[in-house]
Amino acid sequence: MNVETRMSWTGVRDEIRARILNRTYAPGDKLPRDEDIAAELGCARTTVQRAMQDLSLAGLVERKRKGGTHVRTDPVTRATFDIPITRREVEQRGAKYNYQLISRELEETPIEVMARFGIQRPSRMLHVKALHLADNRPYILEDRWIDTTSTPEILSVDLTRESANEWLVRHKPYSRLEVSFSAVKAEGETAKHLSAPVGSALFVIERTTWIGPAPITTVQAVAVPGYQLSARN
Amino acid sequence: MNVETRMSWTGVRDEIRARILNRTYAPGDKLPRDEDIAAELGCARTTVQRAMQDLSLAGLVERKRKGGTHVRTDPVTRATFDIPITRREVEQRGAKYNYQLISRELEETPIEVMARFGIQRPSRMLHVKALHLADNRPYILEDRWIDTTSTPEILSVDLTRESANEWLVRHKPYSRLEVSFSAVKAEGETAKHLSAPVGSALFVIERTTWIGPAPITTVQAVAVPGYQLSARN
DNA sequence: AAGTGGTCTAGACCACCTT
DNA sequence: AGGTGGTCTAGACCACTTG
Repeated sequence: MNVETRMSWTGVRDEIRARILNRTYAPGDKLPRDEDIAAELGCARTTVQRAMQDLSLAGLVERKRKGGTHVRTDPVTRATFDIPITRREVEQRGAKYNYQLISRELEETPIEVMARFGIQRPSRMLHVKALHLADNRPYILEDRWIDTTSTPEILSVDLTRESANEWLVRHKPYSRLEVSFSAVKAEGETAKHLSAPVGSALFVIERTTWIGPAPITTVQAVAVPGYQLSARN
Repeated sequence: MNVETRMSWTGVRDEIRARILNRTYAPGDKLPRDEDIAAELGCARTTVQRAMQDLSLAGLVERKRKGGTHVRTDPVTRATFDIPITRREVEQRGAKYNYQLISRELEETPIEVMARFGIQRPSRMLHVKALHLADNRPYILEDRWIDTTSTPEILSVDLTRESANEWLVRHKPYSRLEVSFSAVKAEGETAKHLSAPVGSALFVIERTTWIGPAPITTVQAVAVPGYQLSARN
């Protein structure tokens, strides 16, 4: 270590991370107390604390009061994904974005949607199907349910012009979010709308939001064959 | 606001987040300077700074020196996933974990694997196929390439007893990671190994790691039909 | 009971960006 | 050139957990 070099908290973090990588601190090992590391690196304990907090969040170390800091034995692989607004995703790929409303109907909540929201009783929901296109080719098909109790304004939105996706993002903040990924087989209507061969494998993003305890919306976004979602660096 | 209440930085974060949700600060709005918020909430600027850093990381606000802090107009949906060690994932579901080595061969790097690693020239790699089982039923099929230059030790590991997955996690730290998700159709060998109907849709996790500039391993983990990956809260 | 991490504070200086 | 966020420091006290 170059003691002359001023260490920012990110610098301290990188130094500790490097030591974990090169086995100076091996998996399971107990690290020195923050104060000792601070003394060694010539910075304040606060700075070490900030660095450690980051490493802990990243799943590299585990910290316990009195117990000290330990290198995790089975480091968790933790990856963060940005789930983009479809329009922006398309435009960022340099393609022309288009949008088509397929259907829009008021319906009573079906059971599987109630399950996603975790509610016991059905209510009136707006059921919207829409297609997002990139360069005039199908890109993502969304099947969305919007709770008209928490979000009555949606009933007066012209969904032929603006996608529910964007309207909600701009006007309806949420307090809780669940996201999951899966794969489904292209069949029937889905295959037709996406112009995908029947039987091809499609990537699905499912997203559900609440405001407080109240459901807002749940959507299944089915992507065209070949779609791939990558973690942010 | 109860001025008497002591605000931790998480408390400040939650208060600001609440104000964004209830439109006290609407999308696009400029927030007061950290110092003013600190004065209002009765805490030090450092505390506000810590809170804001977190909100910024979460994608809720955008901060610029001199420019101030703004509520993001299109808040990014950001979700973090833990990609588990398969054994632990299975065991956490209360199932019995088993593992079978399918094949293990030294081969020259094929082009698509070179592309994943971002390398120009082939080298000798260990190509491993293995099956993870839950309650004796196929669960995840992995197709893995391990660079024998960066990781020669792998050649003396008994992969019939220990999965490459676990050995690598325990013995080989990485400095860079790429993760992506996609969907593939069950066909040929893959369908057979997973006992999945030909044509069903399978969820795929692709993971590639490096140590410095050197490739370590890349793996395609194909899950059984119905597999779903959820974000951590 | 004592050790270690978690957080707060007040002040200082730096770095970046807008004007 | 000036304003605002970014970070550091030293010291203090708190809170959890373990021996």
